[in-house]
Amino acid sequence: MPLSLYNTLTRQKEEFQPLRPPVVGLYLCGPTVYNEAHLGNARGPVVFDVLTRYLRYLGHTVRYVRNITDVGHLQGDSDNGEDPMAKAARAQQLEPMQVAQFYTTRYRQNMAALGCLPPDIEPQASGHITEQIAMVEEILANGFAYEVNGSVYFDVPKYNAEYRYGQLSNRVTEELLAGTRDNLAGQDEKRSPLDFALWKNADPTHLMRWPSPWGTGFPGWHLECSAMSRKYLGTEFDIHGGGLDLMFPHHECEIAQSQASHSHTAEARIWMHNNMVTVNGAKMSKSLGNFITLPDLFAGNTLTLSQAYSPMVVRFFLLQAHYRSPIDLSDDALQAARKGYRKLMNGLRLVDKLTADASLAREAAEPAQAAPQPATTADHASPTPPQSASHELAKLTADLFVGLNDDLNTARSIASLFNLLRKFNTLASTPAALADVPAADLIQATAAYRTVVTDILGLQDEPRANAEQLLNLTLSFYAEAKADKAYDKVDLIRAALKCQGIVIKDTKAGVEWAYSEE
RNA sequence: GGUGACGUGACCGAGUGGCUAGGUAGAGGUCUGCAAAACCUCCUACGGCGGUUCGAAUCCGCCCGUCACCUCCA
Repeated sequence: MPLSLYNTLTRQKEEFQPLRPPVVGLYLCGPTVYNEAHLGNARGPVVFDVLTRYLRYLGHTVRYVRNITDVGHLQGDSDNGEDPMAKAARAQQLEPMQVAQFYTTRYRQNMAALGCLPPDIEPQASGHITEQIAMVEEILANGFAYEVNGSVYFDVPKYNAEYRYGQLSNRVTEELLAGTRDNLAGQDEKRSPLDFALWKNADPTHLMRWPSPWGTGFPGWHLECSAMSRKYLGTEFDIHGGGLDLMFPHHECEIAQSQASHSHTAEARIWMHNNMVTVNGAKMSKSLGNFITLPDLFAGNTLTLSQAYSPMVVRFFLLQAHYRSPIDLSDDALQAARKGYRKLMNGLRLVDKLTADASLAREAAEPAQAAPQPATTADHASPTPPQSASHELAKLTADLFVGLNDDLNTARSIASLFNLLRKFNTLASTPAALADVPAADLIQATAAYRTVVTDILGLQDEPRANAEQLLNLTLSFYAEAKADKAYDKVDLIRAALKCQGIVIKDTKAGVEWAYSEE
């Protein structure tokens, strides 16, 4: 069964076919770096990290682009709204780029902690002013934009007459007009309230500004993604991702810009939108103030949660729901996620053991069994013919990918992992049943488990044991053995620790340890 | 007001008209020096009212409730 993905543009699941095999272009709207990322901000990156990992597993060469928005944009098209980056910079007496750099670094750390592979290209909006200006010029040349007082606006009604504005979010311009507020400042420059800024004239107090053909200013909010995705992925690429809240107006405007420029495409073939993280049913957001930053979540600095939750637990929590469903945050849900996560991790160790045992068994069996056993066909006498266990394993293994292929349903895939793990546990505790499973089949199943857990879902073991304490425990056994003159044990412990690069030192004060200097 | 989602057992959360989702919690059991893990069994739910169908959590209608977007937002 091939991979199918839900395309917001067509409102249906579509079988995934790369535009230019084997390369797959993937663009994800990245963060605006003026504050700490919260849990809601993490969902998209985690989801699209899994998508990237899975596409690579399937053999595609993914070029994953995730931008950094470090250009100050006004809030909305209003002049009284303040550029958040400039605001943060003023408040902290910093150069705006210092603020951007600081939070960019933090963002990367948080994403790495969550097990997200770094994007292949992480373009910064501030580094692509030239490309953005060029795109504005194209749109102007094509007649879909106009200049007023050093600002350039996208002419939505004109564009709508030729293309269709609202094709992604299923909106109609007349209805949008009916719902438009007309009391916003700066609206007088626009011919239509629906028009949006491609380039904004900057007053001298604005901290982030660049020269342009229309005077000093800064690019419109939607422009960078259109310009940078085109630069690195081409005029039409495979997948564009982002949060559901970006569908309108951000992605809608991106499409309009790309259509109206020299691209003349909807930018991406497939538009994918992840749903929101909610708290008590309400969306986690900056404006509502109900957000929990990732560092606070990892450290347990929250009022609503009873304790800290590690990055991998959080990742598992996010993947336990399908990406298009909202996921509600609660202490109970995180507790449950943590136990489930640890169960999967224990499974990883069991899988290693089973694999090792099976490999030994296969080596032992191979010389003896030169001729393979003939397959018993529909054996009526035996209720559990030998190949039934293999067959069951094969089905459970195939199930892992059924969920992933169905619009990246990680929830289903995780359920399948638990089913497979139960089988492993049963086999591990029932030697007779284990003996019935051909080693090759078992190895295949364990490899699939490991691959899905670590390579595709990106879940890594987080060691919780304290190495120093474990070492001290070992040293106490050492001291005990030494007191008992049980020198065979003493030598054993010494040798084992030496393998770890640690030497035991018997001093007058007691037993101590040091790193081996060899 | 417009657009689009969603309401599943104690909690979280999948569900392609008929076939056990899964995790967590709870109860009982197996195993066990203790404990844990694991395994087995149980608790078998789909907002309400109608309709279509041999059969609906799944399709249709109405109602109730919740949410998101329409303003920066993942």
